[in-house]
Amino acid sequence: MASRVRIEDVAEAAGVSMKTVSRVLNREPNVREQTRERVLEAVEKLRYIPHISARSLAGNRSFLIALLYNNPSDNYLMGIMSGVLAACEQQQYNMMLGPLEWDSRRMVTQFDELIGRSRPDGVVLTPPVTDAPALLARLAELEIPFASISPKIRKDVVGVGMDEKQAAFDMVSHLVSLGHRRIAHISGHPAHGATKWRIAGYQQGLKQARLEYDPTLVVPGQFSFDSGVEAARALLGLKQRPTAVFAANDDMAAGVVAVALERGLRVPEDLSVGGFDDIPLSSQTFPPLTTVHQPVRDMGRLATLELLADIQRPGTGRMLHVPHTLQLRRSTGPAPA
Amino acid sequence: MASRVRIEDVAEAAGVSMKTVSRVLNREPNVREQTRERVLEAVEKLRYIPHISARSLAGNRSFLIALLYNNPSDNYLMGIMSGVLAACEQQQYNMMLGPLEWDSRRMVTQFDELIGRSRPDGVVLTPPVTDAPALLARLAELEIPFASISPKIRKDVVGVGMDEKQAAFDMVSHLVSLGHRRIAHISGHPAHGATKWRIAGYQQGLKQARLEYDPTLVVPGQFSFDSGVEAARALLGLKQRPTAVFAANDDMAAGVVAVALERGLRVPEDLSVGGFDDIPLSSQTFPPLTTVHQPVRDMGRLATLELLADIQRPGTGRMLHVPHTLQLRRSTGPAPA
DNA sequence: CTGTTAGCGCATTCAG
DNA sequence: CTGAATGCGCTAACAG
Repeated sequence: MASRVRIEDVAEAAGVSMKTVSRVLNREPNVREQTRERVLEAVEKLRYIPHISARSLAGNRSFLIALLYNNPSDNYLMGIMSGVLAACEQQQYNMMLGPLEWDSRRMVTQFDELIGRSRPDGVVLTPPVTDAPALLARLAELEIPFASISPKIRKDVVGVGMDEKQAAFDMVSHLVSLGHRRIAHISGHPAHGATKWRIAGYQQGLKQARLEYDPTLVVPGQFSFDSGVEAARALLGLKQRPTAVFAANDDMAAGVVAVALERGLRVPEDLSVGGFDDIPLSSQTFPPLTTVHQPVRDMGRLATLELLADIQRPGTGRMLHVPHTLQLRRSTGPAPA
Repeated sequence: MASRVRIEDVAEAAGVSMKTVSRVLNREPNVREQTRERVLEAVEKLRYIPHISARSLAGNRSFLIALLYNNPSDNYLMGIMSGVLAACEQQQYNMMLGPLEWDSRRMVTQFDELIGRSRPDGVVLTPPVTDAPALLARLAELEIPFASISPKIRKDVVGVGMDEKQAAFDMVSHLVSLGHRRIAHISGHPAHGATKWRIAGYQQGLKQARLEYDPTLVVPGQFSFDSGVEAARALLGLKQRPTAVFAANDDMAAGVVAVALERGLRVPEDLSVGGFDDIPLSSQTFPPLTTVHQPVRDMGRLATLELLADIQRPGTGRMLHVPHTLQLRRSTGPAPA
């Protein structure tokens, strides 16, 4: 078995008491630098690794962060997860997963079970659960610290977000600069905070270019490939077809491309298509998609770091903002003459 | 705070000793059915939830299963993960993640750290780490129970696998039935156990159809989109072009489609393309891919169930086999005249 | 079939 | 700045 070494052994080896070792390990004050070093040496030599269950039990905390999600995009989630894991590892925390159903009653039930069983010290919320009122209420009730990723409202919340509106604006500006004047938008799932920001950015982009806002060019989607297909059918069936479509995520953009190709339209010669998220698919279809790249892994990592800070010193956690970049690929091109 | 209720409170409420409650909760024998029910009632009424850290500490087990991986496919992983989670939940276990680097020295180091910190009671191995000799050796050395998903060698191993060879054979037979006679294969990453099985199935498929095996039609890939692109370039550059390509996974198949479309070839009219895995991408490109579907979530779930059985009663875990299905979509069609 | 007694390995009082 | 005692909530032996 791994490490039968206990804190007691380390204490003996270093010629100090258990408590002193504990102090050093937990970075508590009141340890002379010299003893501190002796202890660390002993730890090193004996290859001591603290027993996490014992720490939890005695210290009344679990060293566990739960990642809550209800998100159809595997790639997005894996990115976030990878970041959360990295942050946890760095601080000797563990991560656990909390897949939640979307129905708000069941969501809360599942959440309660998760909390009951594993008692995480804090949770990271990913969209769309970030904005689920019932969950947020329960979190407040239980006084569980949390960090939100891309929440709809960012005031007084710890977490990380991106300037969604600006990103959408950038995409539209890009299309405008290519000469497009009939630019459609397929919006996202209405429950996602991002959806309204992306619409706002779209509108602002039009305004900036002095293009008239045409409601028939804005079709609601659900962030799924199928909803993109459906929206594209509507859009491409219009008497006055758009020459460019900005979809609120890549899955829907892929749906648009599929419909276009199926109808014999060339992308981007006949139709330009822009997406959002930069999922792997974007670079693995023909043509590869122009999209907005967000640093997903960093978002997971930073949100977790802020959460951990807030757990360790309440009130310390902040709302961070990360930069986006417009990833130009081949699905967008000059507007047809 | 959630549940300040302790086992002691339950014992008192039920009029029995702590130990009896413990027995009931752990499904140990030697409890009269009647007392058993009294205890369960008390548990229910008090909404008692055992404290996992205390259980771990006292019982010298962590109720933790680690999922080890080094796999580029987010979708595959999320599927497996979802299954592992489901199995864990059902048995009151928790899951943790162990992303590993591929370099065998670092892999083992990372593994050791993971084990040291969280002391899982067992681990689930996903390809390609399933077949990493250094890791397997360490696992044996530490005597940690494990389950393997799709390992290269299945004898005397607990886990779950699929008949990869048969699946590849089925795909080739499908292409043959469409009239194809020049069928190429892009093989997978050489370290994956599946790779050789899929090649074997491909060869057997040709043999069955009395088609000559032509080594120039077999190009090595890496399971990545880019390697698929590269292989496709080679294949489509041949003087005697194949009319069908069977790629060992969907990412590479997507690469083949992209190259074909780029060159103005129609899929499937000019070139049929078959994949493997049935990732979401397969149904989200144009044209949607004909591929082999494997029940990934079930594989994760079953492997974990077998692992848990083996942990609870050593020697009980088995190697299970799950069925595959050929998912026919539009990337395959009759061979051109 | 059931209860009692001791720890599991650590952090947390509170003294020095 | 450091140490000795106490208990976190549960299970494992051993009694009965």
